[in-house]
Amino acid sequence: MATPQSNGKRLTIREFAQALGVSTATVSRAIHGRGRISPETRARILAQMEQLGYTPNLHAQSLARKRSMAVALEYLGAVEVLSDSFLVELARGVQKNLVPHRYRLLLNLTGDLKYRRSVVRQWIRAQVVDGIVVVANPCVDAEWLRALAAEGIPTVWIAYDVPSPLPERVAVVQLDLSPGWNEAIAYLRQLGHQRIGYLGALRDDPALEIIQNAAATHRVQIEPVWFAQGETPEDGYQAMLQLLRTHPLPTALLVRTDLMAFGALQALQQNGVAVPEAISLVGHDDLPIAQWMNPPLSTIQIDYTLLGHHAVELLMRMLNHPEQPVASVRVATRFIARRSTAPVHNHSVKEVKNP
Amino acid sequence: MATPQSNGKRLTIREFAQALGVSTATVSRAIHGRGRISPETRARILAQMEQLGYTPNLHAQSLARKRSMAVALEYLGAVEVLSDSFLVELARGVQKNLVPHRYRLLLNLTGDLKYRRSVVRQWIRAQVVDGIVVVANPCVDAEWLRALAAEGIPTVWIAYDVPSPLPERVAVVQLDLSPGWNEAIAYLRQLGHQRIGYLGALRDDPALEIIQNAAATHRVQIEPVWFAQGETPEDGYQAMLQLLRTHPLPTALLVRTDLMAFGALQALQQNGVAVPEAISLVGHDDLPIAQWMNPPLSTIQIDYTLLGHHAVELLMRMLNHPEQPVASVRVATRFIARRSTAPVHNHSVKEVKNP
DNA sequence: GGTGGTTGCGTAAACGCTTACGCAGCCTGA
DNA sequence: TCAGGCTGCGTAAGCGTTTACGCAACCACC
Repeated sequence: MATPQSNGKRLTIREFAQALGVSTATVSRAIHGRGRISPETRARILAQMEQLGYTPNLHAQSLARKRSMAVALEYLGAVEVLSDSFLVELARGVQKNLVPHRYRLLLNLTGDLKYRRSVVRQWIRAQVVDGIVVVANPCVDAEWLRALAAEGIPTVWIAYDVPSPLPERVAVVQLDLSPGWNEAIAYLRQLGHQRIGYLGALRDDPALEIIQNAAATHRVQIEPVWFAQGETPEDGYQAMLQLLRTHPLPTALLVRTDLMAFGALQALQQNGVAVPEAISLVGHDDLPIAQWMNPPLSTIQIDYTLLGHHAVELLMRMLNHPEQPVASVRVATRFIARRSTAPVHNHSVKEVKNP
Repeated sequence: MATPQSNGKRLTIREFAQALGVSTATVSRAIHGRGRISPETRARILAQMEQLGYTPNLHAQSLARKRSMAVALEYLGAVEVLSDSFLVELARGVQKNLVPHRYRLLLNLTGDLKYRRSVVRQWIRAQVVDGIVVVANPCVDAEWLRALAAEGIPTVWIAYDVPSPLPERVAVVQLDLSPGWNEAIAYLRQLGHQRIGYLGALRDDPALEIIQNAAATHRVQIEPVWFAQGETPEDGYQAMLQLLRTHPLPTALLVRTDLMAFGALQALQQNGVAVPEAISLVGHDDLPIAQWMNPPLSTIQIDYTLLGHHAVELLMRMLNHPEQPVASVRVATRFIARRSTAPVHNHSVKEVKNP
């Protein structure tokens, strides 16, 4: 475990260069492999770096190169929900893809939306980040997104819908919700469901339209359409209780997020409605919790790693080739069948094999 | 929403000073409120900062002041578990308390333990952080902790047990597990439980001894003592299945973490063992998920904010007063009774009021 | 009205790195 | 043999801050 020279002493490039009898420029060239340097010198310097434990000071580097090698992740949701699996999954997806580019991810987990936004803006202005990834909701947060874009920093939105025209220096990774909901409805249709409900959070969420289109394709009715107050399990729980009281139950229910589905599931079970025997349940996001529900939740999966991959690639392109036009890409969702979905009104189901 | 001068143009201190007809030194003094500067000049400069949108470059600041204003959080657990609520809660607790000190938190969510450790070491060596908070397990990770301490950077361990002597420049926030387990056992005892099981993860976890001491005090038997393979819900699920097969059930079970308890709960329910009617369940950590289980899980609460508060205070003291001896503090856990605990063998419980 | 202290501010030297530029020394080809 | 080009490296001027130091201007006091 002991690394050479893991004592607290930090060398500067000058001291290090002097110790090797070369100039600081040569050391710098060796480190970055840029500029004219003989392979032998380079190898020798790299070896001695390891040996003497020299590591360049990142602030000095950033200052000299006018690059921070850091990217911020800005998130529009509430950050207090179940440790916010969605944000964490996404952060993981982005961070993983930043590693090969030697970039760091900055992430603020605390405070309310307003505070977190001010922090990100601070980071931008203090030039502590070179770019930002925003989990955006263009149809809801239009004005904040415009203000952010005005900061003039390379930006990638991870968004459901993409407004046009896009602001300057903004690229979009569009999360395409259609495939997932489509597959889900097709699957339910195949299980014999004719009347499928929807439990949403935001009323102007583009998801509903997508779902209704999919339903039309498969000649299924979306009924009832119902909205919770928010996206937490509590919201899902309360909404489900209400729904149970006021509407005849559909045979299957699409829930906007896994967290809401988690709450909804409990409301159902506490009221003696068996899942999936009496009603099939489908979530969205495929958060880790989905597979741990009882029964494990059929849901719509988001490929967080792919999302992160595209976000990072777009950002890096903007950083390294500012002259090129910004591009946008789409990432499709897909349906994952687990045990919360079953053939309609099949009361004798015991152990459905996981498809 | 539009902030003055939110165009992408960033000023340097020189440009800004020139625009105001003062020197850069004066601007710097105005910003930091240090040194000799007239209140009027200061006010004028601060107002113009707002106006012209000048923000100091953080890298230049760090370089000049030899302070990064950032702290890293290093975590010894697996980071893939249910979005790692524990880590997120803790990070939140630390970050929240860093804000008043104008410090940032750096956090790596990706990669395995070895990779994450190398990243933290990089940060230290590149002087990108001034100090670190390590969620430590001194009795397990002794050698890595020693290696880390050898980096000679102010360090705070958040740990269950505190070895002595401590390495140089290391302070400890000790999470005292006794009060929580003690209260839990007292509570169960009061409900009539005589035989209480334990489901742990690590065998050399100090928790077990603490529990057994508490049990002795309350004249209760800890039996059976059982270990899962790890700390995930899956591990808890599998362990519970095994336990059901091989042992007579205790009337109450203490589970080392909420996540394991989540899995264990499902194993029980799937096998027709009612919680809390047939067996009472107690978790640990009070993660957000605990209150969303069905029934809501009685558990032992950790005050993450307080933990973070002490960690940050200790760190700031080491940073600002290196000459003072490092201190250590203890933070107690406490038991939270929810609905997964009930009087022993009371089969007719319908709706236990939340105490 | 000179002395000594204070106040408010500017000058310039760091901080640790990158990189444009320049200069030897070498190779190549006429 | 020498021009011209290339190679490998050093010199030094930045990057945008902070801060030690110095210097006027002012005050108060004898």
